[in-house]
Amino acid sequence: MELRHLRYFVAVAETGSLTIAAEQRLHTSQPSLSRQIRDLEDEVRAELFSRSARGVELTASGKAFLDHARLALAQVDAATEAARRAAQPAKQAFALGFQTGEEITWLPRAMQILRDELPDIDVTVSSS
Amino acid sequence: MELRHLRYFVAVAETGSLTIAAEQRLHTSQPSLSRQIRDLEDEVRAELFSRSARGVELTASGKAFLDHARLALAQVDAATEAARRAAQPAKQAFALGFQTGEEITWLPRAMQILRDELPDIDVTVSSS
DNA sequence: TCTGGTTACGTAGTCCGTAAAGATT
DNA sequence: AATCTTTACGGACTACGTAACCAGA
Repeated sequence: MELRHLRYFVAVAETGSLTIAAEQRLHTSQPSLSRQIRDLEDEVRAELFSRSARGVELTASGKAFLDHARLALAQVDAATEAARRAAQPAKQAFALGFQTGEEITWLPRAMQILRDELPDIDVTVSSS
Repeated sequence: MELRHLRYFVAVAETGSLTIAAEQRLHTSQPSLSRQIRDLEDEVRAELFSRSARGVELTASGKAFLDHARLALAQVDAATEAARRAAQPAKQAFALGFQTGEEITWLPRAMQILRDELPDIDVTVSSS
């Protein structure tokens, strides 16, 4: 499993369509995306989407995976930001929390805003 | 950036040596590992290690990156576990916390133990 | 001079895009 | 019949391994 799989998965989950996610968000071909999602499901050993002629829909496993996948991607961004900021000694740390099960689409954006507004603070993620 | 970069980085950070990490932990060649670490540093735009004739040592940026990288990898594991467990409805959720700056080498192992002992509980990570 | 990291280069694995097929409404 | 996903296949990118080179103690 690579971060590419997580990025692809989140895009498909948010659009509900392989075609739309591939063309409008990932700028890749739809068959390639289909294969990557299948590979991810094989590795996780769980069906993450249920397919239909109208698109794809998250399964219970997919919903569970989505929350963690978003957190993982946010954590990677946090890693990069923290490393870049470490040159200038950070003054304070700040943790952004959320409740499992809630919609956390806003989380990456919230982290971005906080970092822009408070460049000296080390903003990280916290699940509970 | 891909998860491979994070896995490689953590292995090098923990062994303090490209050679040992490559041969004993990653089972890859040392030059290939050197290149991947360099690529990671290029993408993060920060020096993560200081090289010497005795091995490599984490810089301040590297230390900051390490905590977040471990968290991200743990979160990916949590994603897989949560997806697999979602077939059987989870009963309770449990968050494992830590303090930034402390050593969190134990965290992945602690999560594994808790999951083995409490298979019905959804164990996640929490930084603060 | 020995240990450890870097550079060079050819190979192989795999990700991607195009084309065709399958399935469901 | 139209829409969306899957399968098939050829090309291109890149990660890997081997070999040679470089630097510090």
